[in-house]
Amino acid sequence: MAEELKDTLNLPVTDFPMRAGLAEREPVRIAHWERLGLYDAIQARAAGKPAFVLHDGPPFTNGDVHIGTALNKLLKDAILRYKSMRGFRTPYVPGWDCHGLPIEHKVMKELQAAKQSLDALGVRRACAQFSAGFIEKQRGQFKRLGILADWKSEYRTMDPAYEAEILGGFASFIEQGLVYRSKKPVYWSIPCETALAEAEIEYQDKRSFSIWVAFPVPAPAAKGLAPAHPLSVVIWTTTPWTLPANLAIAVHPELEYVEVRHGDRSFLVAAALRDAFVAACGLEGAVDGFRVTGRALEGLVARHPFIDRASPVVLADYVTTDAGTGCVHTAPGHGLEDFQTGNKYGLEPYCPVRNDGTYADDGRVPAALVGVTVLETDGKNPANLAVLELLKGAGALLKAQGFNHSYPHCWRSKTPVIFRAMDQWFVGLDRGDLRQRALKAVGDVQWIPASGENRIRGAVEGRPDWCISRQRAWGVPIPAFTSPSTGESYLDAGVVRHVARQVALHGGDWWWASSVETILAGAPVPAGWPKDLRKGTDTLDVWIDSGSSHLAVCAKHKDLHWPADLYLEGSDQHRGWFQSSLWTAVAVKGAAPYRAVLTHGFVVNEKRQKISKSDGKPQTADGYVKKYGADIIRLWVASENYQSDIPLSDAIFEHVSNQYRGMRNSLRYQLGNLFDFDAAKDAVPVARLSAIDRWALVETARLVREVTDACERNEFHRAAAALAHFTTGTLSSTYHNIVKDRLYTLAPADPLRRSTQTALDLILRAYLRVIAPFVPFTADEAWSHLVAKAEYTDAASVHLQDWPAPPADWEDEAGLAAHAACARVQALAALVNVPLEKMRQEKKLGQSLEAAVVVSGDPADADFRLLTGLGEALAELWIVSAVSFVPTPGSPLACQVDKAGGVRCPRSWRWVPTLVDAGKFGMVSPRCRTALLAKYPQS
RNA sequence: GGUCGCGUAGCUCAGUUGGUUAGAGCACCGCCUUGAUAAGGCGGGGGUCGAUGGUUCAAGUCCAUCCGCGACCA
Repeated sequence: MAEELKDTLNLPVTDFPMRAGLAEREPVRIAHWERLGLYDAIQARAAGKPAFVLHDGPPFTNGDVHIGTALNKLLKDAILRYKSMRGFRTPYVPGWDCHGLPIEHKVMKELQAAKQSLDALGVRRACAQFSAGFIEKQRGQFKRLGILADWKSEYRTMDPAYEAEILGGFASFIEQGLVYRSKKPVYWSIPCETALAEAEIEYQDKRSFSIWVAFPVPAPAAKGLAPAHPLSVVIWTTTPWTLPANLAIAVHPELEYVEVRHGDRSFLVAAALRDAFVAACGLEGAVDGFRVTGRALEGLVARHPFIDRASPVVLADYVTTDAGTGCVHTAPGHGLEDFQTGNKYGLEPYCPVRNDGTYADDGRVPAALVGVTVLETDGKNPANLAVLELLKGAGALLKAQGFNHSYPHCWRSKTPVIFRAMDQWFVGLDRGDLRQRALKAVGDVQWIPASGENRIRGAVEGRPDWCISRQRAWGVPIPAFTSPSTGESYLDAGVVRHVARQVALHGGDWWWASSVETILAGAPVPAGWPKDLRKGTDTLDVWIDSGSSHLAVCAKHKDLHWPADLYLEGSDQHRGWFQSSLWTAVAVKGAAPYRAVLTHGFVVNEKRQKISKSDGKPQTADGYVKKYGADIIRLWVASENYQSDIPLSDAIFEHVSNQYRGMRNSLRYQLGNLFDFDAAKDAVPVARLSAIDRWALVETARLVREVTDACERNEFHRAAAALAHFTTGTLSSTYHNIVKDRLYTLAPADPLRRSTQTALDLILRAYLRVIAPFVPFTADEAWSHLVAKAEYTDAASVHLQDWPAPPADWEDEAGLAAHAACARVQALAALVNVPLEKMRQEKKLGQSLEAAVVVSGDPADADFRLLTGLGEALAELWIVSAVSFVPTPGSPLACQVDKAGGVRCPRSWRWVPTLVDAGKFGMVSPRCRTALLAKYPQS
């Protein structure tokens, strides 16, 4: 009997499964999209529309897709899907960064392990293969995340055409006189045997020696100084190994220096640091002697403590009294400031350290040091120890102690880098007003968040000349030549352009494979070049590679335009790609390559620490996809405020999964309750919808506005929060809960039921479109069930829909009035729910339908009038069986909750005064009998 | 050390131009439901809004200092 009555209800019907099974089912939908050509269909739909060009920063092709890289690509994908639905053409050409040290490093290791050794060309081919392998892997992993892109047009920095563009840009640099060759200190990685770019440096804490060293002054009288004892200038340094390259001592011209007498020696230090010096070196009982300003010391000649060489005193403004002695050990071959000071005083950038980090036998380095390495291993630095021995032997070491500081390290080998002068190619950033033009271009760009402008500005202002040569094989060749007889270097824009044309045809390997004669055949060789040329072996800094992408991609691809509308990368790229792209764009095109730049923070773990790519435990996107599915990761990306750190942990994914389940369940409810609804035949005009349905439409309109607003501001976490609130609060616990009774128990075509179905249909169509950019798999699946009652359909995709724009009549006067009334009733529901819950705890009743409510209040009270005005409809909104009203002038609004009287209808479960006979269905409530008669006219 | 950002319930976050007893979701506890059911509903506990001063009739919200965390830079 009961079962029979249950069968007379209009229970939801849908094949849309409650369990998502994302990890297993998403790949099937990807295949479905590929079969449909979804990316092309989206582009075709927007043909003729204005383009929104998001230019993809190329990920490095040396491993699986990291969760941070996934986050970046997913943000891009969500933005593009949104923009596309908003009516923009959204061509998206993804790219790959192929060249560079990390790949060469790995390949060399593999070759070593296989006991193979290859020439440069062989190494290059192995690297190309390595890179290509990871492009395949990463592309698959990106597709698995649901990234839509023009994969067949993807760019690779190792493609011949791309390499030719790099060289074309480089030729333009040369033409403008920006490129020069100089011996200059650069960051040098000893294990990698190459110069490093700033972006390849990371700072780590390191324990070094800090030492005080006396440089004897044989003839102080020459500068009018009259020390009490033999005089020494005292320097302080944390890099003892650079002492063999000491050529001078710098003092500040404005600082005061003082003679410190102790025992039978006199020391010269800055007066401000005198006490610190005495304390550090344990010179108890020291007495001060003469005082002198730094300027007067210029030209005073000190002697190197263990090499027979003068070390003159020079002046420099950067000398401070923060630490040390105010007398700065100066080695022009080992520091940028030292180098600049050396330039001023005609000192050579002397660097006795070879590529492998060992001291050279150049006739000047003491025999005890030749061949000793300056590379620190396990905290032991052989060169430092050897230098300390020499200093002790010379009686020059006043004090040595440990010193903790943050020190630059090579990002690959994790070893401390050294500053080392060597011949390199540079881009002169102050030549041709380049820096000023770059700064001006920065001002023309919209930086999101605005603080990004300061970061790039700081980077551009402070950046020293760009060292662009690398002593590596895996990169774009620098088409320079040297004359073995003179050592002179030759670089010419015309020749570079010629090489670029050949590289476009044959690839970069052509440079390595060809003889100088072949290379120069047909090239416009400048008249002054000698005959005995040898080709250079350096390659270009990879930041030139990726920094040329706007030239090779945006300016070339027919669907795109230059400048790009948006660059979107992690905030570390202010120093990296945003900057390198800016320099190349300003130099070649005279303007910034982007109209706007959006940055995001880094993925951090539960302890708020950065999850780094080069850390031991790789956090691959694939690992999370397999565990949770792409839509969960995408929902996580959308939920987090990416402008600061983005926390990630299993607990957070659990949370996101819960939210997703709620979303999915609401979709299932709506789809299930639309099983017998055909909008064309059954829809009720908005003006005639019931109050609660109008309330829901107003809520939906507000949701759409909120999400749209958040998306326009790129604040997706606000959109996600609004969606979550709407899903659980507006839909599940309120609307769906209230409307269940009418959907299930009324006759199928009852106007009230059709009213709610109309609203559900409208809400679902809007809801699915606003979630589509964030959970494209689920939105597409539900859309298919909605429009085709099938898991897949070739006819339609939510991703080919316009962004929703709720019609004005949803929020007309009547709609807003209904909304206000329902909202107030919801706010007052606690008056019923609290006593009702108390009775429930006392086991006096179970479901709220077992309750009857008596509302009392002052007839003049606005709330009381609102509730009485609703009459019978109030029972539905509060989900109780009956509501009655007792006007009590002067009393506040109150609700008396009692167990409902009468009998329970076995069909609707509502309590009514009496049941009526419904023939073969037995005794039911009058309303149920009406429904049954309508649904089964025969009986 | 410098610059910037952050610090609100166990977790993720809202808190508009300073203004009623600081909110939401999830998690937790209790109850209900078993006709959204590997679902749903109701109720509840839980926060001295990083700390300390200050401005104000009134401060999570403004100012100062400090502490902690992070990023970038040196």
